[in-house]
Amino acid sequence: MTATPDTDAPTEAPARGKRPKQGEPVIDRALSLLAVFSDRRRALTLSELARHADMPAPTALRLISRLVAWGALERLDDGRYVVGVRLWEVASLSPRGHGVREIALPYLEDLFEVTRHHVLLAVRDNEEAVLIERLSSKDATEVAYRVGGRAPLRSTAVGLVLLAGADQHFQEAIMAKPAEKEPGVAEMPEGQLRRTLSDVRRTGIAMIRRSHPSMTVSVASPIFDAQGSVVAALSIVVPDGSTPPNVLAPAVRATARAVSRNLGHQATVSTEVRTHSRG
Amino acid sequence: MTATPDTDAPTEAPARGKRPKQGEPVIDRALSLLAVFSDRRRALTLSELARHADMPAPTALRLISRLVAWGALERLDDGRYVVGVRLWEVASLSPRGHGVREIALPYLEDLFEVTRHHVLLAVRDNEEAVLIERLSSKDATEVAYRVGGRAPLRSTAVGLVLLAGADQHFQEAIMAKPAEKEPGVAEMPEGQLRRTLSDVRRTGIAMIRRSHPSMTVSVASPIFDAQGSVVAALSIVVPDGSTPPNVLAPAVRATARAVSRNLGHQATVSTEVRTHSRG
DNA sequence: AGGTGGCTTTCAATGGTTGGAATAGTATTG
DNA sequence: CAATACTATTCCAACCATTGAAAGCCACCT
Repeated sequence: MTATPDTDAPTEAPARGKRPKQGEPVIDRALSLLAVFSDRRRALTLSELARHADMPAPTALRLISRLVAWGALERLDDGRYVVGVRLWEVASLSPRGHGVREIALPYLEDLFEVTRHHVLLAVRDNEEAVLIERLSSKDATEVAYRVGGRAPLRSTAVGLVLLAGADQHFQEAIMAKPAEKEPGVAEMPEGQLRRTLSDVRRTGIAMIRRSHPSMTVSVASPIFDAQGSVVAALSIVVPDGSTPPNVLAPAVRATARAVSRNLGHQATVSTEVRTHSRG
Repeated sequence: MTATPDTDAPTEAPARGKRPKQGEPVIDRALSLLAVFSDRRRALTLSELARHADMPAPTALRLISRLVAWGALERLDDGRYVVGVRLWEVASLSPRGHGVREIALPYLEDLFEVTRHHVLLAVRDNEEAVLIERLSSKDATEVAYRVGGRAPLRSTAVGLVLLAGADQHFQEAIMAKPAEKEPGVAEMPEGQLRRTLSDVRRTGIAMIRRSHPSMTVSVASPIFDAQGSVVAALSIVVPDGSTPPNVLAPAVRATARAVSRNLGHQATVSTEVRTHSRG
C-alpha cells in the first residue's frame, strides 16, 4: 500500500508469478461457485467448478468444503457435487419463490384440472421472468421453459404482464435496449410494445402466439399483492387452434384474481377503476 | 500463534477489549445469516439478523450486502431482508429437492385427484425428513407439516420409510439415541421399531396413526432411484376412520412405484424377491 | 428537547485467506 | 505394465480482505 512498486522494472510482464488475481470478497467467490450450477450442469466435479468459477483448485476446494459442511452443497458417491437440500430448504422461504407458489398452487391446480393445459406461474427477477411453477399433464404440448428457468420479458405472455406491471422507470430502461431475438415469436416494434403494455394494464390480459417449439398461444394475467403491485404472472399455454384465447382469458383472469385476493389484494370491481376504494 | 503469550500477566481477564470473537470463516458467517430465516422468520431487519447470527451489525451489514448484490437475499421497501429468487433458482437445481419433485409431481397429482387427501413427498436430510412437496385441497384435514419443513424420522410415516431405507449403520446410530417425544404419536420401544422397519422393508408400506393436530392415519411408501436406494418417501394422510388404510396402501405403493420407474428403477415383481433379476 | 434504537460509514490492526508447489490418487493411453 | 494426464488433497508463508469499535445519522418515541 504505502510502498510504491519502485522495484519493478522488468521487461514487460510483471509476471513475477506471485498472486495473479487475489482480492475478491470470499462470499462473492462462494456464490460464484453456486452460480456455476445450471440446468445442464447439475452435478460437477471439483475441477469443473474451479474452472467455471475461475479460481484455483485449492481455493475452490476450501470454499466448497464449507458449503458442503453447511449443506448448501452435497457430495455424491462419485465425488461430484450437487446443490443440497439444506439450501433448498432455506430457499423455500423465499416469498417470491415458494411464497407466492404455495398460495397460488391450489388455484393453479383448479385451472389445470379444468383445462388440462400447461399452467405457468412466474415472477420477475431483474430483466427476466423466472418460472416458479409449471403444471403439465404427461400428455400436453411441448413447452419451452422449466421450473427455475428464465424467460425473456418482451416475448412471453408472463413476461409482458410482469413488464407491464413494473415501474415506469424500469420499463423505459428495458425498451431502450434492443430486443433480443426470440425464436418463433413475432418481433414487436417499440410503438406496438407500448400499446400492448398499456392494453395489458387495462385489460389484465396478455397474449402471445409462438411457433417455435410448437404452435402455441399463451394467455397471461397479473397477480397483485396487498399493496397493489404486480408480484407474479399466471398463464396458460394451449396448442394454437384448440381453445380460442377469448374463451381462456376469463378463466385465467379469474384464477389470477383469486390468487391476488388470497395475497391480500383488495380487488376493485373493474381493473380500470382504481381510485380510493378502501376495503 | 508462534509467539507465546508471555507478555500477558494481567489481573484476570485478557479482556484488553480488542477483537472479542474473530476468526470464524467468512462463509460460515454468511451461511449462518441464511440459517436465521425460518418459517416464522421470513422477513428480518439488519439488527435481527445480526442478533440471531450473533455478530456485530457492521459485519452483518457487509455480508448481507454481498448476498443482496448476488440475489441470495432481497431487500424490501421497509428495509427488511428476505430470501431472494436467485437463491431459489439455484436451489431448484437440487436433485433431491426439486429434482425428485419434478418427476414425482404428475403422479402425486393423480393420486391426489383420486383420493382428495393430503399427499406428501419427503427426503431425508441427516436425522430428519424434509418435506419436498405437499398437495392439499383447500378443504382437507389439518396437517402438521409444511413444504420445506422438517419432520422426525421415528414418528412419521415418511420418516419410517426413509429410516428403513437408510444404511444399517445410520439406522443403528438413530436407534442408539433416545427418541424425542412427538405429540400425538404413540411411543415405540426399540424392539417394536426394529420389527416395524423390517416390515416396512418387506411390504413397502409404513403406517402411523396420530392424534395431535387431528386424528389422522398416514400411509407411506418408498421411492427408489436407479441404484435401488431409497431416495424419497411418498405418503397420504387421511382422517382416521375415513378410508381404511388397507385400501389406501395399494394406491400409495402403486404411485410410489410409478415414480421409481421414472427415476430409472428396475422394479422387481415383488419387493421380497430381489436377487439377481436384471432388466 | 432529550433519549432510544436501528442503520451506515470510517479506519487501522490483524488473522483468515490465498494459491503455488508438492503429493497422492485415478483414469487413459501407448 | 509403465507412461501420461488429469484430478483431488495437503502444506504453508505472504498478504490483503476482513473485522468491529467508534462515531455520525436518521427516525421515532416520550
